[in-house]
Amino acid sequence: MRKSDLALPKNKFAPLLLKWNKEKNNRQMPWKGEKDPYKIWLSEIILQQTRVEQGLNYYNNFVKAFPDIHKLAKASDEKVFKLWEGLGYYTRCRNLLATARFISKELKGKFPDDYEELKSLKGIGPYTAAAISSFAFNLPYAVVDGNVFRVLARVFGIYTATDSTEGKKLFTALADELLDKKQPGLYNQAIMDFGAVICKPATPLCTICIFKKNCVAFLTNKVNELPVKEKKITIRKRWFHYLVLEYKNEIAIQQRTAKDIWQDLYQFPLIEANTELAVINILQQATKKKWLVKKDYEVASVSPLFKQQLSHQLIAGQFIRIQLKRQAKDNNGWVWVTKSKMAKYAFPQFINQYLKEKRVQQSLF
DNA sequence: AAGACGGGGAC
DNA sequence: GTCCCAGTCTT
Repeated sequence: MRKSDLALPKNKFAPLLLKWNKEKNNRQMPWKGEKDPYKIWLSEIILQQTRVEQGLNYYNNFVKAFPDIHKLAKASDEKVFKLWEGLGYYTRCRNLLATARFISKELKGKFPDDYEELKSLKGIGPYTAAAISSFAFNLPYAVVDGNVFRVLARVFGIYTATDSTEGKKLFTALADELLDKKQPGLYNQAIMDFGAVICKPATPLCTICIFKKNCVAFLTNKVNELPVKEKKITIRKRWFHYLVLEYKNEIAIQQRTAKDIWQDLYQFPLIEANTELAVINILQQATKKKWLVKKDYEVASVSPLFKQQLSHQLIAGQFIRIQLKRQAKDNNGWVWVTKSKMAKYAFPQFINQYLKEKRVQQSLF
C-alpha cells in the first residue's frame, strides 16, 4: 500500500475538521467570534509567535486602555510600550502604533477590508492579513501559522521544511485548497484550535484524533518527526554591565535606539562586552567615557550576576549602583528621572528582574 | 535565502 | 538544556 492510498481525500478534510469543531471544540478566547477588525487585528499582533495564555492579559489590558483605534492612535509611545512591556518582539509594538495612527488619520478610522491592502500595513504579513480578512470580512484566505504547518504536515505526511521558501509556498497552496470558502472564518479558527488542542507539538492526542484513520504521520509512526524545520538557531552570548547612576533622588536612563534587541525600550547606561568584566574594569571604562569623574562618585552596591535565556541570545550581566556627588555634565542621551517616575518607562525583563529584587530588598525605585 | 527579533511554558 | 509559540521585517 502506498502513502497515497492512505492519505485523506482533500475534500474530506474541512468537513471532518468542522465536525470536530462543532461537537468537541470548547476552546474559549475573548476575541473568538469578534467582528470588530480593530480588536481582531490587536489580538493577532499580540499573538504573533506568542502563546495564547501569554497574550491573554495583554489583549484585555489593551482593549480596556484603548477601546477603539483612535484611542490607541492618540496614546503616547511611552504609555503603549509600557503596556507591551514583557511581551517581547517590541517591533510589533512600534508597528502597532504606526498602523493605528495611519488608519486613524489617513483612513479616517476605517479598517481596510482587502487582503492586499491589509498586507501593506506595517506589522501585517500573510498570516495576519488572512486572519483579519477571514474573521472580520469573511474573505476566503487560509491562515498558515505554526498550527497549520503542523496539522497539514502530519495529516498529509509532508516532509518539505516549513521554514523554506518552497515549504511556505507548498503549505500555503494546500491550505488554500483545503479551506472551506463558504465559511473561512470558522474554518480558520477551527484548524488553529485543532492544532493547539489535539495536534499539539509535543504529545499530541492521536488516539482521540478525528484523522487517525488517515493521518500519514500517525499511520507510519512519524508524528514526532513532523513538521520538518531546517534552520537551527545559534546562540550568541552577551555581557551587559549596567551602571545605575543616582544623583539625589534621580536615576539616569536612556532609550535603546539601535537596530538590536529591545529597541525602543529603556535601560541604564550600559557597557557591553563579549566577556564578563571586573567591576574595576567597568569603572575604568565609564571614567574614560566621562560618565564618571574620579572622586565624584561612590559605589553603593554591586548586584549578583543575572542571566536571561532568549531564543537566540544568552544575556548575562550585573548592575553597579553608583551614587554621584555631582551630576555629569554631558547628558550622553540620558534622561534623569525620579525613582517614582521609573514605573512609566518600559524596560527589558532582564532589567525588571533586577528592579524587582531591589524593590523587595530595599524598597528602592 | 538567511538572520534578527523576546519571553515563557512544556518536556 | 531544547523546542515552540495565531510571524514579520531587513539584509
